[in-house]
Amino acid sequence: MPEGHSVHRIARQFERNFVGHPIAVSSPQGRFAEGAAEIDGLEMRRAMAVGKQMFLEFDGGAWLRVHLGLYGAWDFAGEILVDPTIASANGRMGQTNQRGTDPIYDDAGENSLASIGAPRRARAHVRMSEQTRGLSDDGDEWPPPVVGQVRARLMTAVTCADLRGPTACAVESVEQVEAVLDRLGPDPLVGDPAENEERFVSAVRRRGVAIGQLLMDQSVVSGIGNVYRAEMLFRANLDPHTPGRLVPTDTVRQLWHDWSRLLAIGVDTGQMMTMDDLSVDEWRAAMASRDDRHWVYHRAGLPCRVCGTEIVLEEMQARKLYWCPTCQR
DNA sequence: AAAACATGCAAAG
DNA sequence: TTTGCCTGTTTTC
Repeated sequence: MPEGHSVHRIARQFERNFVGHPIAVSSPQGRFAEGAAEIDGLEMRRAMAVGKQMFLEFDGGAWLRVHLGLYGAWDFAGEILVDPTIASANGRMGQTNQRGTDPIYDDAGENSLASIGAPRRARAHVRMSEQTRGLSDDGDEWPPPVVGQVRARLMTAVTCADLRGPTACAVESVEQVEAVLDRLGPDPLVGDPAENEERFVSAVRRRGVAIGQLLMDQSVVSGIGNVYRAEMLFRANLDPHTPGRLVPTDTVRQLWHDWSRLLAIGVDTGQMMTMDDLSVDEWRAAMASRDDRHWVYHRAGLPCRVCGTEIVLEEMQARKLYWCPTCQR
């Protein structure tokens, strides 16, 4: 579900609330019992995100690798440092997020862009997924009751993180982690920027595969998913079927810089803001009038926001691809 | 109330 | 190539 920005935000939660503490690791569901036993009680050293993969390092050199896949999610509870962009979700602590959407759009008081600032520590329950992000007040019990299928539970003395429905959750050696990292393309937030850009450019220019497929290929570039793909191609006025080697180098570099920018915005705000070129007023109006906040994603059959042409929906590699045949060529 | 669907990936066949 | 993940939201009956 989450694209790269969410995973970076989750890693940040672990950095703030778990790194430097001994962690009680268990698997209420049982499917991670063996792995949990390997790292139970060890101190967490480091939390790191690369694309959609997250890595947690423990004393002794073992790593926990997690990939959320389509509908995995982390729930944080207890006394955790709450990111203001999350805290603003409900306006006030102790309310459930009624809309289940990202409330930064709300005009009410503290629910504004201005609320982005330093995190604060609070007793809270935070769900880190795209659909539901917000606080609830039903987290008074300690430890929190296990709800549903909890694959892994990580606890310090005062904080708890529950993992549900991941595609991958495994304890791995340094070598195994390096093997995973080796097949991942560059992530704008990891490593040397210039080197990352060159890796991306050569990976794209080398291939005859459609750019729409290459952007989703995690060995070409890390962290881009179906939403960012569609939006980036539109922002670049690029036909998704253009073979990588036929995309002008300048355009490939533009794609890289656009991804770097969108990812940074996503990590800061917790949202996939791909219409950042709009003025704040335009953007608020767009958000308020309909539920869609994108140029083309999820807009099949609707008129293109720029030229009015119907947005096309097609299947590419078993994923839905949205694009404007007039603007993108 | 029930069914369909989703911002992905890995493992199984 | 197909299935599992087994959640949360949206759409349909």
